[in-house]
Amino acid sequence: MKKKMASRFSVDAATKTHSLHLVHPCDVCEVRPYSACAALNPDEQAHLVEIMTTVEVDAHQPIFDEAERAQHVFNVTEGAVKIYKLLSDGRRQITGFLFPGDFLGLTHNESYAYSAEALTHTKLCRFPRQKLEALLDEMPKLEQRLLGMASHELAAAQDQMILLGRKSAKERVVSFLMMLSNAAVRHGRPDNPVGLPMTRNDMGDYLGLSLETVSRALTQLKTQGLIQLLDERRVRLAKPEAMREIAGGV
Amino acid sequence: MKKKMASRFSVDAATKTHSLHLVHPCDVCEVRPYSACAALNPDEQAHLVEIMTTVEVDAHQPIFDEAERAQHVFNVTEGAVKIYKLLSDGRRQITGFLFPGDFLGLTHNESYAYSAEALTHTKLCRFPRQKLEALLDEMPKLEQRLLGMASHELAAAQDQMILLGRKSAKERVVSFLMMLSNAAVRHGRPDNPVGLPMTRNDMGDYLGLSLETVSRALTQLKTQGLIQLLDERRVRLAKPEAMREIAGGV
DNA sequence: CAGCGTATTTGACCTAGATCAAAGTCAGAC
DNA sequence: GTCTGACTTTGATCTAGGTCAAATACGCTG
Repeated sequence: MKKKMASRFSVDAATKTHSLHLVHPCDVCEVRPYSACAALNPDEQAHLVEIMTTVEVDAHQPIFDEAERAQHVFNVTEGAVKIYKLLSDGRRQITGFLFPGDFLGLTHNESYAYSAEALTHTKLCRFPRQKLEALLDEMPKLEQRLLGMASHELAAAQDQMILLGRKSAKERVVSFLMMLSNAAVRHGRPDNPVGLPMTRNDMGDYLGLSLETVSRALTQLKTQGLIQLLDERRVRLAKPEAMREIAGGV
Repeated sequence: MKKKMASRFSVDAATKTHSLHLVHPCDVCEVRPYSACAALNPDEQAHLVEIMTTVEVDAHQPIFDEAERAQHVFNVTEGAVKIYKLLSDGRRQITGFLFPGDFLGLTHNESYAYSAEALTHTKLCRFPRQKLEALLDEMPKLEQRLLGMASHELAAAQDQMILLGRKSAKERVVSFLMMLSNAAVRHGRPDNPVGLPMTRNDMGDYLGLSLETVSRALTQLKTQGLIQLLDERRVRLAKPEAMREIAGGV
């Protein structure tokens, strides 16, 4: 019985046959220092590789759906991902944008806590959840690292709550640009100009705004000389200090 | 050098002298099955008790401040707590209401991620952070439990994001009442009628609304016969099914 | 390079909820 | 019991941002 997933992912078979020289993808993984894998010694890493598959997803393709049984955990290695929740009438809240080094799919329930979709062509490491959980028992360091990441995400979630609950449209857009830039630094990517791999609509669904309001805020920032829109998908932060001020103290 | 904290907390000295019969407070702790402590065997629990102090805080008194060095982790055993973040101009977002069994103060930074204040007279178990972290290394079960709790909180944070980003005022208030009721069930407290230990202003700061809008939504729900306000601090959910519908699918 | 579908910008208008203001209510202090 | 201050409700107005609509702009595909 083949899974439907086969149609969604292109699986890199080579990964599974890291034969002869014991060269495996982690050795050349560019995001390892930024991901949970950094906590592992070579031996532990080898255990992880044994249960891992690398998969690729085209832009705008789903990675998993909220309703689905949560059978895998993923680690982004290339590309960008959005995770989101839907209300029954279609209203959408994007709860995060993920970049190389970020984990997704961790849950303590039967199903995922959100849906995930690739923004650009994306590569991920995929781990069967059950096997990973079994490994976790033997690797307290990995578990500690995951707790650390969860704690960091929790703090980020609270920043997002104050943004959604109490910030003006302009403050939200500025905070968003600063956040993208900070995330880029943290992941060792260029942070200025900063890339915008998502649409205005996605930004709106992340910031609790309409796409028109996002667009208006961006042109206003451009007019004020705080940013330059190099092209539709690339913003230069001209006055980061002034922007940090506007972002509003958080 | 005495800490300033001494003025804030009333510390129950008896806790530290659980002498003769090795009776310690956990044995009679009513919230243990609902807290992280449930993961522990008696021996592990004893280790935890050794580093623990019980403290009491009066209603409307601070427990810790966001800017403070995070030296303790707390577990609520009685009462109710609000945690919140402030923008520099005073706008406030309450990011959570905590009840017996809930942890607060976990962070991976120098300082706390939020401020915490008692809503009612509150009792807490207090653990020195460093000592707790040392114990964590020896108690993988506790660490797993904390990861599970963090993962649960993360899911709750995402529900809060969709509430703040995409729900109407009425949907927010209904969602809030349902959430309080669900939390009461989870913690083994009466869930209908449900207690409201916080003010309308607090509710507004949690839901991203003004206190007036919260009040209007409540009277509208009352008029529609969905709820009854027994007194200012106690709501009966008259039609939970209809309310679950309004809450909007999440 | 022409045509097309999608994303973005900009404009005009509208509405949910904020803000301002004024009565009630209630609980604790004396 | 009644005074007082904090909380809540209700009303009247205002506005930030949503919605609807139209005009560009931008890749792609053939």
